[in-house]
Amino acid sequence: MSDHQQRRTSPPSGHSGDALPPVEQHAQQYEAVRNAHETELIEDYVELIGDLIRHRGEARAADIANRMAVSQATVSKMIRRLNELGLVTSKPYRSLFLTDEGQKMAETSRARHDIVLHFLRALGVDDSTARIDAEGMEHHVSDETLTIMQRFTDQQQNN
Amino acid sequence: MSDHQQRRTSPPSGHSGDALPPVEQHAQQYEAVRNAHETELIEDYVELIGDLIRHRGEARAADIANRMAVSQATVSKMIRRLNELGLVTSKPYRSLFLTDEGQKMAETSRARHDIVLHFLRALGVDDSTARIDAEGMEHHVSDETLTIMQRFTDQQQNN
DNA sequence: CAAATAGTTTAGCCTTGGCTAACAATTATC
DNA sequence: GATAATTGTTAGCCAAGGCTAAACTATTTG
Repeated sequence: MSDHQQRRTSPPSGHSGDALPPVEQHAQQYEAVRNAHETELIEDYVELIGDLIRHRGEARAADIANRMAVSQATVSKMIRRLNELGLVTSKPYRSLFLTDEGQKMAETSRARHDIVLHFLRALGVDDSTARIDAEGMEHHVSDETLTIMQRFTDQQQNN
Repeated sequence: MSDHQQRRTSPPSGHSGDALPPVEQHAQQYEAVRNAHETELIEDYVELIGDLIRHRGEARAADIANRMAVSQATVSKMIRRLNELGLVTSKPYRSLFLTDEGQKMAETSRARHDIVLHFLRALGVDDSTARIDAEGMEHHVSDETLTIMQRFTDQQQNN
């Protein structure tokens, strides 16, 4: 047990980032992270495919492999998964297309990515650092926080 | 190849979050995320163990399992890994201790976590959302950004 | 148009981080 | 102090996401 008769020192509610959160809340935090991880890679692929199509007219496995610094075999396997998930359509040895659902995911992802990236730059983070941080952070930022980031960036713009 | 004769539309350097970054930079972003993922879980465990010891006097596998919402078997297996990595010491059926290295990691992690959490709150994010976001974000925030976040939080405090 | 090169897929391997079920040790309770 | 309850470990399963090597398809080029 040992996780029950705590309450000793616990302040009524105003934990200052110091006390441990109640078990349920704590568990929820970790679960949220695990869930994010499940979709993260998928979203990255879909987002990248969307970007390649927008900027290049087409998305080929080799490009994805290069840009992700991953083997072509890995990409090929992943594309099969994306296919099964109904996010892309692909004919063997041909370039890729996003389904409607994939398209939607790509847009959402890109929007989120951009908000985070612009926010970091508005905060004063160096461009290349901002890019790296944004790539990692984007999947862990809630809608609520996203809204606040957007607002912040807008305010910085017209000051 | 198809990733060579691009340059067509690419603006000299001032990509507005719009153009694709050059391949090498893009690859680096994804690599950074993958690297972060490798250490992420380890850090979470170590950080939690540290917190449990600080707040409870001891860290037991059952507590970790509860707080992470994960089976005891998973925790047990993970502890073996942490042992191998020289981060914790443990005798079977006894509670856990951090090695010096583990201690250091726990402190670094917690400091980072706190900076992100306080920053989000200073930004205006609701406490429980901030906790969830912080848990996910902390491993993807560079030192540079961390410094800026810290500064921002401090400024908010005395306004 | 045949051969070389580039791109894609498949097969098979590895590690991580989950899980359940069964068993072992410790601690609590009567 | 024997038994029940809790806690910890082990074994064995699974899926995800990497990899290399080999086979296959498409495209380019001599």
